[in-house]
Amino acid sequence: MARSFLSRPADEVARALLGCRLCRRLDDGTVLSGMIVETEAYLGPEDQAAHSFGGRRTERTEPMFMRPGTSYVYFTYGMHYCMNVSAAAENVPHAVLLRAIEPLEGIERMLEFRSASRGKLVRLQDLCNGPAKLCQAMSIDRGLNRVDLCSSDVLWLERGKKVSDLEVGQTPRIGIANAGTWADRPLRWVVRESPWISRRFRAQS
DNA sequence: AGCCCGATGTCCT
DNA sequence: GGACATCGGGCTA
Repeated sequence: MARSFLSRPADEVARALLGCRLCRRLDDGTVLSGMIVETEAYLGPEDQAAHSFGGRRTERTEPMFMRPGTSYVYFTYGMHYCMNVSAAAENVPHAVLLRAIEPLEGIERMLEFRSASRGKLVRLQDLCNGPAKLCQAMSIDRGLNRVDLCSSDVLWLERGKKVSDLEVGQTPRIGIANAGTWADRPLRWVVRESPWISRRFRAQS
């Protein structure tokens, strides 16, 4: 994916990434991939829900300040990873959280990664329908933080199929109740009818 | 379908 | 010391 595609505000990039593919090459050469069907935009310094709110710049948040297309993988709740794509411009800490993908290639391996911890087969529907689930399925952890997704052959993005506005739904973001007025902003994008998103889309009243 | 809760490490006050 | 961009299991309906 060209860096120019990601060199836009995170809300534009979040919408544009629907239909694109997230790809991963394992050490043994196996390729895993999935189509992005759910994203959230985090709009940098002004966004109370963003790790970079107020321009907070630390070791952890640094990837969001790096050039567009840099991966930001963070560890949360003591056991999970979540993956973002930095957007906008260098030194402008926007990011797009990848919340769900439709598994395409390497599904057997994804099932192994997801099932390994519990010794119980994970349902296909539950393979990648959440930000930490897709990281576990794709074997994405802190070792893949700060990767340049525009040039890496280990983790990268590809332009995929066009998703029309009619197929797209927007809702508030998940799990950020403590973000003041920003909690209500519709900064989550989903492919409405996709069975692969983390929670069923419901039109807002 | 919901609600509750425990697991568990890291970041920031 | 509290919060956390989560998940899965267990419960009540």
